[in-house]
Amino acid sequence: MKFHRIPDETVRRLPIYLRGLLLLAEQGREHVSSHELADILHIKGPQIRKDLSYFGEFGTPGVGYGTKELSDCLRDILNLNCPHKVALVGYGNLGAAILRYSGFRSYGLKITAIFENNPRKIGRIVQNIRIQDVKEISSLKRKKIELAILAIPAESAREVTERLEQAGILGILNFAPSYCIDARSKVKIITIDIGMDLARLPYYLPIKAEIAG
Amino acid sequence: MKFHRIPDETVRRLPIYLRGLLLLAEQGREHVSSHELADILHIKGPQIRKDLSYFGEFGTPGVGYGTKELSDCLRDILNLNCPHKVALVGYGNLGAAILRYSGFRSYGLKITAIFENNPRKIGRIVQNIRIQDVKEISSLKRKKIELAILAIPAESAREVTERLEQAGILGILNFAPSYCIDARSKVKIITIDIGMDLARLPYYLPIKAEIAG
DNA sequence: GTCCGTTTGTGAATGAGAACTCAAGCACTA
DNA sequence: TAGTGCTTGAGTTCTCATTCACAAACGGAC
Ligand SMILES: NC(=O)c1ccc[n+]([C@@H]2O[C@H](COP(=O)([O-])OP(=O)(O)OC[C@H]3O[C@@H](n4cnc5c(N)ncnc54)[C@H](O)[C@@H]3O)[C@@H](O)[C@H]2O)c1
Ligand SMILES: NC(=O)c1ccc[n+]([C@@H]2O[C@H](COP(=O)([O-])OP(=O)(O)OC[C@H]3O[C@@H](n4cnc5c(N)ncnc54)[C@H](O)[C@@H]3O)[C@@H](O)[C@H]2O)c1
Repeated sequence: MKFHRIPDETVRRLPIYLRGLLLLAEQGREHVSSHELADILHIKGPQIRKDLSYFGEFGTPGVGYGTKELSDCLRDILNLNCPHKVALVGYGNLGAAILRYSGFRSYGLKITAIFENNPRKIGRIVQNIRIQDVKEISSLKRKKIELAILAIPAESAREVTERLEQAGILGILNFAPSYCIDARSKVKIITIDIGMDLARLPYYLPIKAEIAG
Repeated sequence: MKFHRIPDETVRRLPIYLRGLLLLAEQGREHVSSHELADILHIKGPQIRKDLSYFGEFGTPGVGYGTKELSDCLRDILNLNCPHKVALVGYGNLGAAILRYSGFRSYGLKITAIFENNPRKIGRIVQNIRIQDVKEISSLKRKKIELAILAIPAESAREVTERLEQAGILGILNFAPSYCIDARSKVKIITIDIGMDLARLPYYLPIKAEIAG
């Protein structure tokens, strides 16, 4: 292994590898080859090997990768070895769905604070968490919360992002449209734009007597 | 313009352009330059021009693009000029949130059918739509519905995908983990894997006394 | 201990996409 | 009608990512 910049696409795949390995380990599998992982995850074998090779040599030739071993290493790499508290901003349709979703738990990620705008929601207790006023967002610094999920309308996204930044948040999973977000922010922002993904689906419908061509 | 394969990344950006243009048109803007669009959407100017040039010549030098004009063209390209009915499969946390979301409407996309597994939910009427048994999924063919949103647990995803395929569905927006989906399906499947996106966020936290290096 | 089938790790080749550049085109002015 | 200031469209270059291909490494059989 040599010194390398890690490609973004590689980082994007790491959690997928981790999930696959956890699944296999649960099933009692001790080892797995890159080829078999490839079949399960729909990612090509050489791709998997190269991605992993950026971080070290985890496999043994002729055998494959130890499921338990490699998943531990991936947890280290992804910084998921210690639990992380996550703040949820916006308890609307989407925010409530995400709060009830338990799938993050297995990666040590847990929502422990919720912020709202709406006076009718502030003070309510959901899943043992008291919904706070968004004005109290600076309390995150004290609580050492570094991650946030943003599920508020487009209009407020930019302003709240800035406040989160000032409150010491370092990573944001954002559901507001991408143009709402300050591009030159130091915080790592991952945007999921569900509307845009749905909107490009009709493009692939084969009807198309297309303009192009 | 010459004959070209359209890059996937270009298609991914088209709806973003469309949204930006609709926003500008709403504000009364008649023209916009690629440079200005770039500022708004955080996508570089030359990128925008090249993407658009795959489909034709929409701008006029010295002036820019007509907001109304170009947004109409993009609608054509994306096949959003005629309304599309969408089926929602799985009315749980996420499914309910998506149903209540109105943002798709402006692209002519409307959820008009809902399917469930759970007998306690089947028959209920939400947003004027009667929740049907998932076994009735083949009725989609008759109703000429071609798009579906999949918001069911991982375990059932593969089976239901196959049934959707048989029911004539041509495009799926999938929220179940990617490994659940049959890779060699003819249907266009766009997967949004929220858990994986959140799981890679901690990687970017600057704490990292990293293994690599 | 040696041979054999398997699987890794990685440099080199290929491919895809983004960014750069600039000639050509249009509006506006005089 | 000629000049000026922008802006587009697209060929070229550059960067990043995926795929290929193979030597080296290991376990197990004998
Ligand atoms: N629900 C979906 O399926 C869906 C789909 C695509 C995109 N989105 C995006 O996700 C975001 C949230 O969507 P939603 O459907 O949950 O909206 P929503 O209106 O149901 O919920 C938004 C919540 O945020 C709160 N809020 C508003 N301003 C706030 C502020 N400044 N600080 C704190 N809280 C504030 C509101 O009180 C409300 O409870 C939006 O940006 C939307 O575009 C949602
Ligand atoms: N809610 C979230 O925030 C979230 C986040 C990340 C990923 N996801 C993914 O989205 C999917 C749905 O999540 P959710 O939180 O809404 O789950 P959920 O359990 O709340 O809802 C699932 C719904 O699907 C129904 N269902 C189950 N099997 C079915 C079948 N065969 N046919 C039709 N309906 C069926 C159930 O009755 C239930 O109502 C899951 O794959 C989950 O991993 C959800």
